[in-house]
Amino acid sequence: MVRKRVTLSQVALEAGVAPSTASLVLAGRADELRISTTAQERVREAAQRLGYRPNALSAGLRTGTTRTLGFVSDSVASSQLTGEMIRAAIEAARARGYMVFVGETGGDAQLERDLLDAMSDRQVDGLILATMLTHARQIPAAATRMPTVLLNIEPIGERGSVDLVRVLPDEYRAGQDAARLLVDTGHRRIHIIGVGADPEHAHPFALAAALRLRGALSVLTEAGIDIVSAQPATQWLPPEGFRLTSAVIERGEPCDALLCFNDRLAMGAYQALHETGLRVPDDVSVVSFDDTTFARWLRPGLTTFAFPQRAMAKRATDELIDLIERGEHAGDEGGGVTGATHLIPLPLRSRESVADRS
Amino acid sequence: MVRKRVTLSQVALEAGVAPSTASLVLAGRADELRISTTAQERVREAAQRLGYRPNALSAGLRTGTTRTLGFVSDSVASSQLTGEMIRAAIEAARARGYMVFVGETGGDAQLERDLLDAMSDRQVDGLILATMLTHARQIPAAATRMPTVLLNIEPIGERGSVDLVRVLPDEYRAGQDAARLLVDTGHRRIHIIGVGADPEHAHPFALAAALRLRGALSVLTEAGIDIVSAQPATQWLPPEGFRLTSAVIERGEPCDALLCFNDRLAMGAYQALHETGLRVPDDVSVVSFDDTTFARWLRPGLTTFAFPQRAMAKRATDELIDLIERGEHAGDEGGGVTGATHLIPLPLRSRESVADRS
DNA sequence: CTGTTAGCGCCTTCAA
DNA sequence: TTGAAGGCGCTAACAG
Repeated sequence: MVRKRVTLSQVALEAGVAPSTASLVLAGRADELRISTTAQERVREAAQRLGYRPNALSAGLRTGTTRTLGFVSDSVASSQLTGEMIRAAIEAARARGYMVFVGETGGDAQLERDLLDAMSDRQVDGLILATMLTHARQIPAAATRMPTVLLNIEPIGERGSVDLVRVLPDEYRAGQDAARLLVDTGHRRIHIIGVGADPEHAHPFALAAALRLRGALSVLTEAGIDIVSAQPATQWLPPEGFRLTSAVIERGEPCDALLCFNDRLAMGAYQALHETGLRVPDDVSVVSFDDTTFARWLRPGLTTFAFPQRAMAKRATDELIDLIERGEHAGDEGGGVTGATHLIPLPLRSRESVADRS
Repeated sequence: MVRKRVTLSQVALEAGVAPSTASLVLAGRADELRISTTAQERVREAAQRLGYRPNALSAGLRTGTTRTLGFVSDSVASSQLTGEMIRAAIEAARARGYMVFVGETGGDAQLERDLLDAMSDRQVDGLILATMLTHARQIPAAATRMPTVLLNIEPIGERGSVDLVRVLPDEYRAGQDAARLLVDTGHRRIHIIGVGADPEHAHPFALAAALRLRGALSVLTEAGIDIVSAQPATQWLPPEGFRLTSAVIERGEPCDALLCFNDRLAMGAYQALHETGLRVPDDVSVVSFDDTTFARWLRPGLTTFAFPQRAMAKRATDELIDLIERGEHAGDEGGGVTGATHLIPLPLRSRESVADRS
């Protein structure tokens, strides 16, 4: 019942030419090698008629290239962000004729090795290694043996991994932008929700948080504004946002704006403000980061800097394919672009949670 | 620099045996064919030492089987649901030694064909076809040419696709359960948010909504309870939930419970209730469907029936692999289990939005 | 018990 | 301008 796949030699037979000729025609190298137009047409017509599709396995075996990418990420939680990344990567790959194997490690190093092995066994042309929470990590050895780009990962350790291409969100800049937004709209009593005032201890999402914080502080300092308070949180979730914001309100310190370190904290902040009878943005403005799905659904709509998942994933994919098609990779001596870091901006989604007090 | 992959014959050479012998040993068929223990050890040892990994392309070419699945879905929106499905499918596949190619069509039929071709070119062993919103659709021809299971899709049209294995959420049952929950806790003035009272016109998420509605009505009728009102929505998003709930309140009809058809509508309902000074659940109970991420973060926590994405995807994957390994597929005459429909229950996530009024 | 042989389907010299 | 031959790495018959 399974109509067996049509092979190239069947097409050649049908067209009355040699398999190699058919191969050339179908690979589009006919002109280059001056194959008669009639032969070309016969081949194409036969291929069409038989519904010929090349066997990618076979071609891959022969050429050593499969037009296939591997996408490996950790993180099972926080999946809204990851989902879009995977999707964007797949789209970008597809647009250039690549398919992608997707794997998730859940942070398990052994599983990661297995996954990478399985992909490497299937001869993927390159790898995208991603984490959902920007952070530093060791790069598995497998990654240094083939073209690889790091998505949202800052590599630590040597082993040549330092010169892998990296795609990262521009957190520092986002921190600056957020602070500037508040300053420009006349806010002076700003509280930070999510991290303490010291960038050195900006746990738990180390890199992102620390960079954002530094960015924000640089702008505020320049404007001569002191943070009223900065509330560290161990989990960036609504209950924490609620708790911290309630604390701020209870302490009775002046407060005209909350700089929340992600939308979930902001959601908690909204709830706390709401239950205390404070209005957003009339009494307190709120700015945040991520642009989670629900940000637009909060009332009033949450003004937030979008984590550029799609742009990052697309960029990573394009960089990877460039790398592959240029024929370089991390293992090479790489006189070229190898090791570049690409920072992707976090665009502002301006909604209704920031008042103009200027 | 790229250490070339070690091949089987190198291992055989190193171990001093023939390639085929090495192949048998490494495939675990050594005992079966009584290969001397010493030879076995030498082979294994050599493989280990050289870091041998079989080339899956080559094996696939030879055996016609790749331990690779394709996962193709439409839907770009509503991604929270899809993300988890993909992830669960990948995990389930991985657990049985399969990798998965992921593709998204965004509803574009041409793209879908291309994607399926690309996967078929790469010799996937089977296919999972998914949609994010349960609905009926035509099944592409490619799917009938290899083992395929339908995830969250009700096929229409003939072409043999009717006997594909299907995995669907048990919406009817969920509707019953939701209604029963409200009835058992003493609610009598129930409004439905999201669909009108007539199952025939339960647009827009046709199947799911209609089934849920029928289920709910069956229980309510049996309990002798009439719906106070049923509010159809064209979009199941918070603004609609807000609008419809506000309308219910304004009309001043008695209301002790809201049966929202998804969490986003429920979110809007919460907001409307909140802004009118009504308390959940003291004044109005709310039950919903999906268990979106934010359901637990609403205050009070939203009681909802979880859309069983993970269970569904895992089930679909396991069914598919069973199918593959049993060597059947849709094209066969299939005297067996072919064409089964598997209904996956929607488990209750009981939180704080339902009061006990009994 | 082990080795030889013959492809899987394609691509790429090389010779005609 | 086209055809023949060889081989990518692996597995499955079949000899030995």
